[in-house]
Amino acid sequence: MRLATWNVNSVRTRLPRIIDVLKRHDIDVLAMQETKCNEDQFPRDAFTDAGYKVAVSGTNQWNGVAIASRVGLTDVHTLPQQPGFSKDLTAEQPVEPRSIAATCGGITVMSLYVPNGREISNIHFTYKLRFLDAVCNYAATAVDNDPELRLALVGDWNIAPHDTDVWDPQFFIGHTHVTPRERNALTALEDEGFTDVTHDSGYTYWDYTAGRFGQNQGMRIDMQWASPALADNAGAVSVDKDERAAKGSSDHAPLIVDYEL
DNA sequence: ATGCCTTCTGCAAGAAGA
Repeated sequence: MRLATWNVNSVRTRLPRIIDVLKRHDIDVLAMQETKCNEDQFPRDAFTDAGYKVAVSGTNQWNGVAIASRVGLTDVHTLPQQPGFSKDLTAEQPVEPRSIAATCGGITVMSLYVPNGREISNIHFTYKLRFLDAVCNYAATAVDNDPELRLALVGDWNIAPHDTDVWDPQFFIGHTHVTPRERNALTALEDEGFTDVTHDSGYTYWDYTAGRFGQNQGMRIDMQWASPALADNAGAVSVDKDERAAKGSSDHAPLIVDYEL
């Protein structure tokens, strides 16, 4: 089964490109992040016409996640115990649309858009760490209940696991995405037996500004993490850099993995 | 060392991204 994850940076703006990527790469399941629309605005028909079922979570112009599958889509759910967030600590803390999961072709796929964190001193950063805790708890509980579960946690993690995953480690000193606390959250997933099957993918994101893509100044922040029962089935991994190079692209590239089931 | 881009909302410029 061919599973791709892609922060599309607006599903409506990117729609023709997304449908083209599905066809060009013969993708079975696509996990999307930053769809940037509510559920009524989501262009379901275009996916249906292309032969895919969709599961969608979105509330407004921010965040938003979805899964498109042509190999079945059942047991749709979101991340349990997902923390909420508001800039105003005294206000209600709404749970944002940053997770959606479904069983597709024998794999439970969860599409994740991990909070950015903004700055280390910002409360968004502690929100990010709490969100990652919830992901780890979900992963641990899921494989504890069923060690044979094929679970793929995929998406935009907003963490570069190693210094080799950013174009210039010096540039990021004092910033989010590279701190030990963020990286430890991924180590905790490893401790639960999960594997980053995309660890050798190369960069998946290049900032729109400063001509970063042309200079290959990117980051590896999109990943596919596989449960113990799934990791050995992971095969070829690729990043569609041509898609990132195209006019009108997202700032993230599709990250594609073949699983032999 | 952000706002050099890009998106959204909504009509101007601010929020957000990493």
